[in-house]
Amino acid sequence: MKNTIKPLSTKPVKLSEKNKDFFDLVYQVVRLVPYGRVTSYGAIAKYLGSARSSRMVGWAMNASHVQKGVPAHRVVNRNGELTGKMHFSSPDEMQQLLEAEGIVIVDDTVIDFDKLFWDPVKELGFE
DNA sequence: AAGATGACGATTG
DNA sequence: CCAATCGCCATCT
Repeated sequence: MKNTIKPLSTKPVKLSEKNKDFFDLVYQVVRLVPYGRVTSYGAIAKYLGSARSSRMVGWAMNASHVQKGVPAHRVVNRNGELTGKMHFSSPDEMQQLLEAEGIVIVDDTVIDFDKLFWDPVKELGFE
C-alpha cells in the first residue's frame, strides 16, 4: 500500500477536491480530540455525515501521518482497539503515545474506552 | 475494466 | 463470545 499523498514527491497530490475536503475534515476533527481522550473511525464518519464510510476515515488517517498536529493515535476502532498501530513508524508508538497521556492499554485495547470516548457528534453537535 | 483490499462497523448464527 | 457476511467506497493491481 502506497501513500496517495506524496508532498515530497514530484507527483502531485492525487486527490479529487471532494476527497480533499473529506481528508481535511477528518484531520480537523482528530485535532479537536482532547488530550487523554480517544474517538473512533465510525464516530468521525458519522460526524462527517457518512456514517457508513468509516473505512474512508481509516483511509484518511493512513494519509494523515504526513500531516502535522494530527494525533492519529487518539483514533481507535469502535472497541477501543489499536488497530492502526502497525501504520506508525513503530508498532509500539501508538500505545506509547496514548500511555503518555495517561491512557491505560492492555492487549492493544483502551481500558475504560467508554469513559475516554470522545464523540464529535455529541461534543461538537450535529451540523 | 474487473476484482481485491482495507487504520471499520453492524448484524446474524 | 467467536466467526462469517454484508454494506460501504476510494484505491490498487
